[in-house]
Amino acid sequence: MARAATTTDAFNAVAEPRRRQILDLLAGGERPVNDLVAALGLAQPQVSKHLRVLREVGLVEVRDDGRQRLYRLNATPLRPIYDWVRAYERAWSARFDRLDMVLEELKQEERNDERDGETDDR
Amino acid sequence: MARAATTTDAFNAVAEPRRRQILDLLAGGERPVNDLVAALGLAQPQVSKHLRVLREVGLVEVRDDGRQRLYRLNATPLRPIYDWVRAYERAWSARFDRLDMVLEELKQEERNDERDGETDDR
DNA sequence: TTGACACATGCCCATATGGGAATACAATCG
DNA sequence: CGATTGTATTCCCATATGGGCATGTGTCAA
Repeated sequence: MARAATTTDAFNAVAEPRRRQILDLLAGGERPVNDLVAALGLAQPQVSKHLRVLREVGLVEVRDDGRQRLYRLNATPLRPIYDWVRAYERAWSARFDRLDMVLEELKQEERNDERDGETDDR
Repeated sequence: MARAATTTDAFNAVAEPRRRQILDLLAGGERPVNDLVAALGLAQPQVSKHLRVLREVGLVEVRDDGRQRLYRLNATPLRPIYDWVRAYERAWSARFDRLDMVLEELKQEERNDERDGETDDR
């Protein structure tokens, strides 16, 4: 199997920076494609393609207006992402854990130094 | 250009469900690879590969313990994701917007019905 | 009708994925 | 030492990406 399609879910769709930018722009309100093209400095076809992906995961919705197509944001599919990351909020703000980790690392380094001289992973 | 590497940033790394699972498991504490292999029901090499990606974006850290390698979570790189999605929190909880959208859609459908009979996009 | 404008799609290509399978490496055991 | 256990790396492959570019489609104007 290859990598999951970008249209699989919001996680995949939003992994692409340009698509995040598009959503950010749409957060300001409904916009026609050309507006986005101008704002993104991307070629029109690519923008349309990104919009397609976003549409397929439900992150944007379209509305016809004359010869324009007005895209609007629908943030709902972002919820799973939010819910998932939010659970980690404590983890990165927890400096206590950090302390434990530092202590363990020191202990580990000592042990390595006893055996050999410097391992330097990564 | 092809799709951005999974190791580009946390957004890309975390787009893969298995990697999210791994992080979820590590949230419970440090674990050796085989533990994860068992928990995930995946082959060991694939787990190691996923761990590599996570390591490269800084989401996990390793520590040698005898012949095992203990992986631990480092949630910090998740922050950008959190910060980005959080901005949309209001968007999906805002039912007012919904109302506007529904109204506009109705208006639009009427207009379409006048012109032709049913377009049914998507 | 023709033409211009706003978008969407199709095609080509380099790239990297994630899984499977085999193998390399490291540390410990006997 | 050789054997075994715990992980990492390599190779193979089907798949889909995202950008560039050309073209199709729909709408409005003259």
